[in-house]
Amino acid sequence: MLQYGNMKEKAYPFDKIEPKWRKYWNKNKFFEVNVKNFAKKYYCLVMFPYPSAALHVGHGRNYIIGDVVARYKMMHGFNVLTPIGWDAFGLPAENAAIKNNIHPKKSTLDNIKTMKRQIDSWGVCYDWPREVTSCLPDYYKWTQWIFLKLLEKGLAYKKKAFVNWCPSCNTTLANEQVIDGKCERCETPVKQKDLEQWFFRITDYADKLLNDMNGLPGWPERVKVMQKNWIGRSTGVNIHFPIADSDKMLTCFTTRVDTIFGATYMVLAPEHPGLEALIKDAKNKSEIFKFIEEAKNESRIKRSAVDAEKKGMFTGRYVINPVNNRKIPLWVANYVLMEYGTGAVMAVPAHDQRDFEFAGKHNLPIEVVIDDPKFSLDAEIMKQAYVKNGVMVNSGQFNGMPNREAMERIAGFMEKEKIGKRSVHYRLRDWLISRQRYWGAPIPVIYCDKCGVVPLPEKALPVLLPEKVKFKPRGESPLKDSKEFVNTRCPKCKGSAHRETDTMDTFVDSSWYYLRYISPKSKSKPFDKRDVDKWLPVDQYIGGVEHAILHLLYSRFITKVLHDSGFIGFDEPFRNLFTQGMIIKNGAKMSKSKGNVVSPDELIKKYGADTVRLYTLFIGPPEKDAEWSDRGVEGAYRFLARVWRMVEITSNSGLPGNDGKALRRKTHRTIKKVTGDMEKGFGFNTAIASVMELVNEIYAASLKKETSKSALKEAVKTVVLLLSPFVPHLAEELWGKLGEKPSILKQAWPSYDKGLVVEEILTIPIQINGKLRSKIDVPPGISDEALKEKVLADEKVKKYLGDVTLKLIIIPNRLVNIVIPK
RNA sequence: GCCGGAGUGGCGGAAUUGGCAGACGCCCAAGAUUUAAAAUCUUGUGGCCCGAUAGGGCCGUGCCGGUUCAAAUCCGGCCUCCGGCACCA
Repeated sequence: MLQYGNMKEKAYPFDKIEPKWRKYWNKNKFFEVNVKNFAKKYYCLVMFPYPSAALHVGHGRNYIIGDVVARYKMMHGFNVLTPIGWDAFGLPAENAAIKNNIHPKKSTLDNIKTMKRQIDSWGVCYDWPREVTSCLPDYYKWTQWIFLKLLEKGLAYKKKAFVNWCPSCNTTLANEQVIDGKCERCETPVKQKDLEQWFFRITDYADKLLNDMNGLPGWPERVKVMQKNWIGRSTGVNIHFPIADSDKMLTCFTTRVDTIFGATYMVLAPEHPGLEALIKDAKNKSEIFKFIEEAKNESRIKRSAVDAEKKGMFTGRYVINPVNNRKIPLWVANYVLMEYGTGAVMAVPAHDQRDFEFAGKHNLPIEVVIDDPKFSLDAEIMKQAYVKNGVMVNSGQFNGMPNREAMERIAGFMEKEKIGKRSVHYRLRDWLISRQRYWGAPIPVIYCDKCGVVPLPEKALPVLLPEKVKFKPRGESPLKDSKEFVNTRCPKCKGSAHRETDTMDTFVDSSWYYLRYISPKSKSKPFDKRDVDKWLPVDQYIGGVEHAILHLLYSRFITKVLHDSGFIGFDEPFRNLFTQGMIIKNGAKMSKSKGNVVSPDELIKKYGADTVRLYTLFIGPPEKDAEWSDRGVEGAYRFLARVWRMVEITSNSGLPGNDGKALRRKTHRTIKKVTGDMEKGFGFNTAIASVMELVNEIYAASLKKETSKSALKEAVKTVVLLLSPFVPHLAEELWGKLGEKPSILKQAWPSYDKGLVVEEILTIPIQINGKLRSKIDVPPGISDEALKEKVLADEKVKKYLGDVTLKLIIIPNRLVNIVIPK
């Protein structure tokens, strides 16, 4: 076993050098940027943390990656903006505060202190004077301002609706915060509650949010796909069905208008608003009502489960299929959702599996209208719906057409005859932003008996969150208790009024913070348009994939709204996005409850920050999840100690007679490899591996004295420069030891000599029938003829070659394959 | 069910316009050093087999097939795992 931890002496004095350099960077303000200087700007942003508890090494991955990118860009002469802040409002902080009986403001600010210390101890540097804290009035004033801007635009509205309610958190939730029918925070099954709530009209931007992803090549495919799924665009036709014995219509949405001739019944959602009037004269009215009430009261998870029982009932009414005037029965069923489409569905049992099952159970007719080109379908003996493409049958004038073509024709026909209209529907719902909780930004409107809902004027902002409140949640906003807060005057008529007591979803706070960093101190506006337009979009955004939908979709939405209102000149906030993988311990995500949290504090004490950084970067491709290994950390430490000793070992090595070319080649190839890995993006693990190779070579050359002094010096300096974004403290210290002036941050990234990266002698593998049989050394650029001669003269090759005609495949500078015909 | 990603030694992982599979690190073993150990330095390290050694052979990138002089990589058909969506009409 390795005994580093018990040693009296450290393998290298990281405990001395690390605090020294952190102080130095801080004092010299290397990470503080002047936003007016945007000539060669680079905005490097990490998702701002939630100050709920101490950080673990998994969190560190995010900050370390960001720090490496910032330092690397700085060495390329970029003016790098790398800010940080705190997503400080919200449930976890509040819940912890309740549990420990401490005011959330205090616990949040305490947590921030701890996290600041930890971030600093990693050697991760930020532009600290730009720090923002979303729970402080100078920030949330502008969150409230954004709400007012949306309200002005008609993009914030209040409506009574069935909303997601978490009985444990005692608040409503946005659709995006409900995962498998459960609260994303506490996993309590979510209930439906009929409440009047504030929404943001994100659905107005559904198309833009979807289409504009085409302009984001710097985003990971998986994130774009997730957003695409979430938005859930489907195109089809809204078809109007006249109701029999009535002058009214029912409209349904379908994506399969080609199956319209096979519609043999129609089904309404239990919540359908027209339902009550339709059944008021039914004989079994009370029975139908009972069914509807039961269906409505079914829990959402139960009702939306794929294998849930499909229950339905005939309403006694009929509708007319507008393409063939056939009278078809109207049903109500639990599987039709009011939230999607029109809440009415045309049922085509022959070509929809769900309808097929329902028709079978309730004895409804099945009519084939798309035939299988391979063998004719027969409704009598079908075992399942035919959902593939085929040829139109029983469909009047459209018979004989391929169904895909008929789809377009029928849609056109319906629009001409005014019986239907092409239509687009989305899965995306409007964003519910009201929360019945204490720890959030108050919604800046008041209710006046005379004037109704009145938005507060900008000069009345911020609406301060009162501090002396019993903040324990109980189903209504705790702010209702504060008479001082609630009772106010109407800004319009000056009459008595009361304030909105709900607070905003935390995701509103985090949907615009990247703009505030540009003008964090501005008292007169949320941000300076000129500066923001220079610095955004963010050049590189880095964060966890868990925000693929929530935060990233909301931020894009808010950016688009601000753009359309003329407040900013760009409509996508993040040009490049990198989502790092999770760090796993013992096969599971690190969490307090599982007891597998690896704290950076002890590790940094034992091995130093540079070791923790290096291991975090070397653990694997940063976009993938990775298992934390204590052995791996020791390996990283051993390597850094080896680099430390390298400077001593090489200082008096090298032979005057040696030209050092071999080492110089390796040095320059390493510069090329590391630069390539960094430029292609986030290839830290392979970049570090290639520096390790160079270090191994330096040791070998130095110990055998098979190189020159100058080549060694160049190699050693290169190692220090290439490692400096990864292990900045060690790099600064060694840079000084090599007789150079600090800071290494001000050094240019090394460039390589093209002449030195090409090989002097190439080792060419020789295959015979695709199997490796020999290798020969040749000069690069050797002619095919000369190469062939050399290959055929090779002893090993000769063994395999009989007296046969053969063919040589020559891939210049790479490989030779000899083909012997069988 | 639909969509996206992945599957390579004992382990983390390298290698992609098809061209030496296993870089680098971990683990493990041996040697040097040491009174001894740790640390350090050096060497070895995919599996099976032939060989005293030098050396050589066969197999091998989830599975089955195909294309090709040549496949981890391309094509067809599967399997497994991870993630997203899903009674969405």
